[in-house]
Amino acid sequence: MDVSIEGQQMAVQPGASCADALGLALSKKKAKQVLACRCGEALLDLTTTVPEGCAELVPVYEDSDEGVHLLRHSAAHIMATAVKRLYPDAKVTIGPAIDSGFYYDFDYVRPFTPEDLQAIEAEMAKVVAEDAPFERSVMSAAEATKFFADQGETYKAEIIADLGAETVSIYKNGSFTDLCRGPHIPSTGRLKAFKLTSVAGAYWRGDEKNRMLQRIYGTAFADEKALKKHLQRIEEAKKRDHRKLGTQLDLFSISEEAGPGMIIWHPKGALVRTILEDFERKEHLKRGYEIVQGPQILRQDLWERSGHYENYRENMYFTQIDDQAYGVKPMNCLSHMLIYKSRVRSYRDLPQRYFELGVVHRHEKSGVLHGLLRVRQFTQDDAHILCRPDQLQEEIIGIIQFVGDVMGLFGFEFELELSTRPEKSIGSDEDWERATAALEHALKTVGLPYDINEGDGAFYGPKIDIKLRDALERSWQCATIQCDFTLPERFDLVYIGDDGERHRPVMLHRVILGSVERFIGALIEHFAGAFPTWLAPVQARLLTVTDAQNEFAAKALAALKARGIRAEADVRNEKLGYKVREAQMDKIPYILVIGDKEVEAQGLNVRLRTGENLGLKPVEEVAGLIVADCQEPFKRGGMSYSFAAS
RNA sequence: GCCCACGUAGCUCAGUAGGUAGAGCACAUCCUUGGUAAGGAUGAGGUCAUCGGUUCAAAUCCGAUCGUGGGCUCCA
Repeated sequence: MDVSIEGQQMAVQPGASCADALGLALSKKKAKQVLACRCGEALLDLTTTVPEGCAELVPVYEDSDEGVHLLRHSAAHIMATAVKRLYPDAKVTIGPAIDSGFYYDFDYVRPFTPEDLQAIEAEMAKVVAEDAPFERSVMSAAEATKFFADQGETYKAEIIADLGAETVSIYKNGSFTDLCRGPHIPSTGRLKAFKLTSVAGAYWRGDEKNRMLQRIYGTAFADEKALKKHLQRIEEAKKRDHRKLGTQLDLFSISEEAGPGMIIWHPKGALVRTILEDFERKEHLKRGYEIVQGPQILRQDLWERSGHYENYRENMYFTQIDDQAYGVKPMNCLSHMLIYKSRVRSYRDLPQRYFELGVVHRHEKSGVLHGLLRVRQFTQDDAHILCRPDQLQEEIIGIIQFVGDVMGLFGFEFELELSTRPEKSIGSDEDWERATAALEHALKTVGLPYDINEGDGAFYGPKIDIKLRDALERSWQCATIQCDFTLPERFDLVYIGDDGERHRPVMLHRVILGSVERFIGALIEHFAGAFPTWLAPVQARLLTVTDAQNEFAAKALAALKARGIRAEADVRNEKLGYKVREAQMDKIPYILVIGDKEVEAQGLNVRLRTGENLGLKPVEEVAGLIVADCQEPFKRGGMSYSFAAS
């Protein structure tokens, strides 16, 4: 039969293996770099017979994304091989390749220590040196169950039972045999560069009711160079960590004395927040929202009525005032409901868009707290939109555009997810379908790509989530848009329609930044601490060469401040190089040097934090430069904004 | 909440056989007035997270608690 391989038509003998077939077309050198191959969607081992009717065989090279993925999957097997040799009583469970490497979960009587990891890594090197082939075979489910059960591998037996398939494939490399769909690299010797990175606990099947297993993480690459590069990249990313930069730039702190998950904003960080919030308030007003504000604690009865007491109690804080039970708000919706209810609403009044920078408290489990990204008290840029069903579509589109404009302002790339009805949910099928269709249609209208997260919606309605990634590629939810039928029902919200009858409005919960804390954390990492000029707590610092320029420095400083620029002067008795270094490390956008030449010319010597030097310019010109720089990012979204502290 | 690791000066970290603590930066004082990433000298600063135990003696060994980090579960 004729098979196309990298553009060449090859006559392949029936029954030939993929390796044989590829060998016809590829040079020896290239063939050596092939780990597996693909026929259509199917990934195949090189030992597999070329499937009948296969028109094209695509080699999977070790340095391709697919190849590295394969390498990592096989590395997981090799790790399990080593673990079983060193700790025969350990039971194997699952071990997939993941974005950054691979892991394997084991059930063992004691936790693995860092020393164990070293030993396992050394044993893996031996397994690799043995260069044993990965051999695939197929067994009936019953046979396989017995095979694994006989070895005490109860988890594998459980997995086979759950698969419900008649036959399963297994892979053997040397002494170790594992249940696996495959494919795998030809032999263990093909694993050239790997490293075990950490041990962690992980629940069997990700359920906290199950036994906790020992998960060993590792990573693998096509060669040592790529591995080294990866490890270096992680080191670099750690320098962008917002927790580190938060301390270095004196933005915020978290004090053990004050309590975990509570952010203490220092002057510079609080200023960044203030500017961001000021921008948001103005932008919301422009987009037809009204600013509202509710109390921090509300009576418990109200939380019972909303369903929060029943569904969200473990995350809430409660208190008692004059024998009355109160709940500290974990969400802002309740007072917004009450505002709507405070008078009769006409269909002409809708949509009502209530915006609140609301401070919420949530009792998060201690193990999940993470710098600014996961805290117990945070501020949401929250809004609730109450509208007629026929307005739903347009409102959702407006929100998605809002999110797009704001993310574009910061140059954030984000991922969109549409989450549909979960198993445990309330409301009619009709409502769910309509709301999901509205969300999906809106996504299509704005033309942004999105993933569907089947069954991951809130219990009261479907939602769109917007996720950003941190320096270490972990993804964090920021913006979210949620449809809700329950609250309008529970609070009996109505409007009078043009027919004079009472109708139920539809409600949207939405945040744009999500949490101000989390968003600033993401911003710090995104910009590596170098905030865009409009957000930078200090926009310009004047550096004098000697104290002979102090007088002019004061004059120039006043001139910049008069233009609303956040500037300060460094007139300390230090060398210029020292002051430049410090300003540079403080990531100040404009470093303005004043020596005798500048005094004489009544100008400033402009150095950017990139190291670029713009030379000597009149003070007014520099001010104009900085002011224009602040405007720049807003042009993209057709927005405008200015924050002037003075 | 669960698993593992960690907690020494404001920050970054030494402290390797248990014998009452060190460096660099930052800070203070003095000298130095020096053009684009660190000038010099001197000084101050720590109940070694907290509590308890073992020991003649604990930063060091053991336990508990609190906190942090990496994961799991959960979520803005």
